[in-house]
Amino acid sequence: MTPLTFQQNILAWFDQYGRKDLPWQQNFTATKDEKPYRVWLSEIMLQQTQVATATPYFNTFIEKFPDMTSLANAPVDEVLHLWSGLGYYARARNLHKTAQMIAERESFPDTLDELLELPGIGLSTAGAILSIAFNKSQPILDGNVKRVLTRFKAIAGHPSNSAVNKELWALSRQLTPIARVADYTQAIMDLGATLCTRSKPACHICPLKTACLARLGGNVASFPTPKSAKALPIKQLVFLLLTVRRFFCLLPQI
DNA sequence: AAAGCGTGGAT
DNA sequence: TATCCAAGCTT
Repeated sequence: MTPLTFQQNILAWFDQYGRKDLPWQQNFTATKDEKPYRVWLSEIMLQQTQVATATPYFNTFIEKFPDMTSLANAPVDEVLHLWSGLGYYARARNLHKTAQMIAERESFPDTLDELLELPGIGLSTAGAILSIAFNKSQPILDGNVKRVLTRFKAIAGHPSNSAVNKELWALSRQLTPIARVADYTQAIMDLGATLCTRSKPACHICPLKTACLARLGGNVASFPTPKSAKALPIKQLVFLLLTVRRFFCLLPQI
């Protein structure tokens, strides 16, 4: 299956079944930088966090801080308070710091280098912002994409392994289209979140089923390769064995 | 390179 | 109940 076919299959599936009504995908006007603001805010909240968990927090933040300026001008304590319960609190501090940095600018940064300088934005989040908010062709590699790609190409080894990670990035880059990249990025995440799930994936209705190597090999459940059980630390102990010799029994009784 | 960071959901 | 893991980034 060529990259083009891969993209066409995923996009056709997205048009019919993709998620288009998530809170950060709607209810905003075309006001300048309102879209990247929402995409950025949602992407930060969604790091290692499920959609259902992040959603109420996103709605609260949008209500309290409808734009970058209001977030930048808020006391960091208020941001932290509204973040409480979401976890990974460094994200909230970085969010606030980044808001202040971007508020100083003319517009929301739209290049990879600029985005990577901002605290809390790594390669994948930068790719998500560029593709979803600006429709610029840039790959992502989040948990969903890792799951889809390790299965599609039957890539063994835990994704945290640097060689595996590098291979996955190369593959993601190779498969990311030039056109309709915003839809594509959302599509491959939707695929991973709704069909190509960790357990009980719905392979029978997957748009990639005819070429998915894991499925063709009947191996879907073994991808991504589970993290090998951490070797238990080996402790060496010296035992002092005390034995009661018969000889003690011969001592005079007191 | 590997570990730390938070909480809630799924098995 | 215990374990693994989730729209990762930072040090």
